[in-house]
Amino acid sequence: MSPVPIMAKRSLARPTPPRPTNAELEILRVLWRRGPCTVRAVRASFERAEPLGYTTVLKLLQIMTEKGLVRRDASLRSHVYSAAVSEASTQRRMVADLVRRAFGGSTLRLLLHALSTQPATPREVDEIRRLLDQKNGARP
Amino acid sequence: MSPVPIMAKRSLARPTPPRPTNAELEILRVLWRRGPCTVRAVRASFERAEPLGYTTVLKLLQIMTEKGLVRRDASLRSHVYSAAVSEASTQRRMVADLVRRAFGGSTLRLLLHALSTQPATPREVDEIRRLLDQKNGARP
DNA sequence: GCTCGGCTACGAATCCTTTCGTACATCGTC
DNA sequence: GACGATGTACGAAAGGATTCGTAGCCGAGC
Repeated sequence: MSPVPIMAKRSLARPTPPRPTNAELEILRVLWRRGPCTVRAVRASFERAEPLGYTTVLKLLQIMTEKGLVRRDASLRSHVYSAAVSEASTQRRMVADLVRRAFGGSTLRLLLHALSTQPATPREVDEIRRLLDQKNGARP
Repeated sequence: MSPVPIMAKRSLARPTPPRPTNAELEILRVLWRRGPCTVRAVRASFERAEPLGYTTVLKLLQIMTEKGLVRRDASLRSHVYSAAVSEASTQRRMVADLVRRAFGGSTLRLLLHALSTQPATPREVDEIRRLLDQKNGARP
């Protein structure tokens, strides 16, 4: 017998929701920015040349509910959806994933890469320095 | 008539290869690390509990050839594959993609996020500081 | 009461990714 | 020259993501 209970791919009781897909992330970004929304409101907040069909957004939200990415309040006729995962934790997961897949697990290499390829204003550089100071004490 | 010529999803002449999928990235990592390889060599370099079947790796490399991610030297009986995209450019694309999808296009926010969530040794912090100095002149 | 508009549920089509099985070619060896 | 080992090519199956069409439910207004 398996020591770990086999869990359905999509279940309501999921310890940690899976990494959101592209479309799911797009929806989460709306919910993070605007708070709880109906399907209609989510759809209206999309910025796409070709907006998605109403039932497409609905279906996505239904799937995301099953995955535990959003929560649904069905007490009203128009169900209200809200994000069940925080933006910060999602970002953390996605960054960790990228680091593992593309940088051999070294966050430092990701940092150096991002620093070297992206233009940064002096203000931004200062902000980074401040964070470094805070993190590791003042420079000698 | 369409002003832009319709291009097949996978073609030999592709201006910029697409973002590699997970399995493709795993293969690219082998090719970046070890240089040109046969199918057999790529397969032997995988670190997986369950190694992939030989024809699985072959198929992936064939698809990647069509996508322009690898190049194939078919002059020998055992074809030799080499990466057609550099590690740095692939990392750049993947970072840009993550920044766009998860951080609203702000690389700074990715940086701050990575810095705040990841432990860094003093040596690493120094390395980052050095890069900042180099980038924006010495701190006042 | 009946209908219309808006809403949900559900099934299905399409496309991509990953994985392999099978068929066929080729090289070296006896 | 036949045979096994090693290769490639190709088709296909399974699973997931994305998109939408259709059917059915329900409340508001005539």
